[in-house]
Amino acid sequence: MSDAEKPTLLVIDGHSLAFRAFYALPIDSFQTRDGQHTNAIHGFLAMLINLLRNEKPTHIAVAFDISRYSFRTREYPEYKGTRGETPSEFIGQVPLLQEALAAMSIRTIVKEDFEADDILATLAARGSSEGYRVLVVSGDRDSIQLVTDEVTLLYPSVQGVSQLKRYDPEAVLERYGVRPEQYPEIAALVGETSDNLPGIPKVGEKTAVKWLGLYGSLDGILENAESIKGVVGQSLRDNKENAIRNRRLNRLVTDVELGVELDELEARPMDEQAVRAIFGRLEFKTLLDRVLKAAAESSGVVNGGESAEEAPTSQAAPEAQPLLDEELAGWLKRAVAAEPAGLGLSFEILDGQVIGAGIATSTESVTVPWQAGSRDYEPFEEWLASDAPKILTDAKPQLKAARRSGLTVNGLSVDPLIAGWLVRPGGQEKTLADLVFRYLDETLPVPDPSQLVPEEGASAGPATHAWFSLRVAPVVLAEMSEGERRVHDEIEIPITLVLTEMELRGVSVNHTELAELSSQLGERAATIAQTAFAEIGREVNLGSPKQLQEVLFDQLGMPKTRATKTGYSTDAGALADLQESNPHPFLGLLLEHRDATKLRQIVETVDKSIDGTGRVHTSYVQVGTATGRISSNDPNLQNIPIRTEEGRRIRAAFQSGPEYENLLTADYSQIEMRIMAHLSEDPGLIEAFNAGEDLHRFVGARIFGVAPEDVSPHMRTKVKAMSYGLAYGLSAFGLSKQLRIEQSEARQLMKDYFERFGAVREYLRNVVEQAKVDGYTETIFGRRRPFPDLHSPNRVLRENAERAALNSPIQGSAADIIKIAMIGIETDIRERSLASRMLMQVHDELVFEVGSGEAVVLEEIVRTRMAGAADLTVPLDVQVGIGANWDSAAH
DNA sequence: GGCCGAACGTA
DNA sequence: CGTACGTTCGGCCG
Repeated sequence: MSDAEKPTLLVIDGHSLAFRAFYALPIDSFQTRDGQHTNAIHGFLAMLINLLRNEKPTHIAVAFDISRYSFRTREYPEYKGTRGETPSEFIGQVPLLQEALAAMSIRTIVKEDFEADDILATLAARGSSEGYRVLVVSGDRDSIQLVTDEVTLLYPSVQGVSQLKRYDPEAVLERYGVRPEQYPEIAALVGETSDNLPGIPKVGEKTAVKWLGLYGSLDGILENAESIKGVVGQSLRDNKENAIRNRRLNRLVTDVELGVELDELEARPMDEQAVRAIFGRLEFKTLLDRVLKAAAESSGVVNGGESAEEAPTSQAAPEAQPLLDEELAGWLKRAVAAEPAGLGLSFEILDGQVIGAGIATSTESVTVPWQAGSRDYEPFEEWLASDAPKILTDAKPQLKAARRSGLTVNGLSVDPLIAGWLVRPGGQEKTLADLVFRYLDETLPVPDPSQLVPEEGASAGPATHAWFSLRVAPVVLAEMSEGERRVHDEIEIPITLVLTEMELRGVSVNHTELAELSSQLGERAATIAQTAFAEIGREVNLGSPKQLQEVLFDQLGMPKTRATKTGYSTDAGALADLQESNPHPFLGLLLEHRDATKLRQIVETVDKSIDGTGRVHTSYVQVGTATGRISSNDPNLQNIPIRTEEGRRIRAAFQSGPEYENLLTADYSQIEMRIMAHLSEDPGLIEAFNAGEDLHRFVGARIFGVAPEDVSPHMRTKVKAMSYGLAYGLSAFGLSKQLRIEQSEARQLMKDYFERFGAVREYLRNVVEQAKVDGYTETIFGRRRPFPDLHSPNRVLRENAERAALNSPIQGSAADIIKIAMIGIETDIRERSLASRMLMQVHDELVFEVGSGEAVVLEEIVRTRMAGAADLTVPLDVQVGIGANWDSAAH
């Protein structure tokens, strides 16, 4: 009997998987109206439905622990003794899960005095001997011992229960370095903290595997204990009883009397009424659809499999044909005509270069192997360069590869990843597979796991990606408002192309200067550390908050600071407070040390990322923020220091490259306050900006009732903090803390502020009110961000959501504005064929390389496009500077 | 090896 | 008890 013909027995450890799901899913997102938590049930059932669909088991059982006591706790009362109380939110979910399983006609099995693992072991043993293919799903490592040629373990990954890792004997060997049946011997030596089974101290997985290799078995190791040298050998001799006990306890029982025959586990039709009832009670709407769909499918298969051709889920992409030349030209012509909304496209990339592509219509797909220079690909290259609409998921890295390979791509019309982000900007969908799952309710085919070495070409394939991109696009677009669709079409898609170029360009960074700075900072940190150690009479790791706490609160007897989850805070603010109440040289030295090491760390990171041509290429993440901003990583160029002298030396290492005469930097001044003035229509604030005077001076004069020239630096600082804080939902408490003034003074300051600028308060209040009604906030350009927590009964959650909600239209509108400016600038520069080019974006600042003799024209373009990016009731002021490096340009 | 929290850099 | 990020480190192992 071949594997395909064998019946498949699926056995699941209900308790461990439900518990995994409980920790993997946010507890607050899964709650019924009457407050019953359901995250564990939801996670478990979602996983189960996937398994039913993908594995098509013929027989199923779910095993549960009946209590935390078993024959093992009788033998060793401390077993699992370290496990804390079961969280109250988890309690109550198990019986409901069992009810749901019953409605789905899935047998649950419990056995007094045994653990679920033993039930799995028994079923696995019986299944293999009776000719089944067995799939064991468990989150307990002890289950590894069950793996054989017939028994495969599906183990939840750390990300959550929906991702199951397959362990066959080879996979176990690869991961743990031993055969499955040897795993318990490893575990016995190492011990299992979560089960309160101490092992041999100093012996970890590495040592245990080595010993097993040397002596063959645990018995062999114990027999040779005398000949093992060193402290580990002694540790083994002293603690061998632990290993022997652990091995006794982790051996799973394979002959539990279950009172169930395997025949009785055969998959049966679900009780649809019961399923609807229990899923209704759990308020699982999409899950109900999925489970009913899965039920319909499996019954279709049982009834003869005639529906297979149009199976709606895990639908395979149409067989992709490799095409070239005239054939390809003909296909493309037909395809373009058939799909006016665009064709799906996905590039296959190796080492940053294009090696092929997949193109799809809704019914067909083709692959195009590609190499530069061959005339076979002309029709393909022409189509790529044409304005014919193209749908690419996560386009930017693919466009980068295309550019590197000398391909021109025009006509990007939809990036479903971006569309998905616009619909759910805080969402989890980071890949095409995520989108397919959420919006099509299907599973993107994954590379064949049986393939020994997952070769580059063994992925689902570009044709499949192209086809799924094409199909998912309209579903995501349908979820968008008109405003969001405009943001997608007019801002996000064009900015993708701009960011692609910026990333490829990189920025020139002077390695020599960074190396010099790094060594100076290193020396300084070392000197400070030595002085600090002398102060306290011992050496500690100054980078360890834990060790610092010992020094500060135990040794030096300082008063406790703000509590953190792991103790007491040692952050800069807390240290400053301590310095005031308990002055001590150590505190200042610690702060200086932090400063030096932090700067050095940034210097090192940037330095390490300089490429062979002396340039640093960051990656901009277009879908990384909830507000619409772009983020930067590898390395992050949006947090390069500026406030201190040393910090500015880092910026000074960012320079114009050869062939360019300078760097030009342009930033919006007070853009968020200007947006606030526009949105609130506050006459005072609008006047402040139109007066063209220093904003904080103007506002200070109004608040303190003095002439602008009489606003003292002190007053200005307070007003500035107040103004900036406003857009973040700052409280009197926070303001007092930041300015180190009394709360009463802070409250008075806020009162005076709002008396003069009352419309600002009105506006901020209104944003939150409106968001509560709509469920989302919106930027000037229609970008939305949902806020489900505004109605949360949890005060912390609710107030956090309120502050984020009042900030989002402001921060988000600023993000929209600079993106619009960037698109315009890039267009103008290209139109005028300038050598100058845009390199970096830091939220409200842009940095350019100035081509020879182009400073004036570039500045004109930049100013015009930035100031003209939005039509607000106040002007958008742009500051421009030019210099040899990023620091000098900023002055 | 991987995850989390603390800390801290930017706008 | 101020929004939005990314990186690094130490410490720990749901």
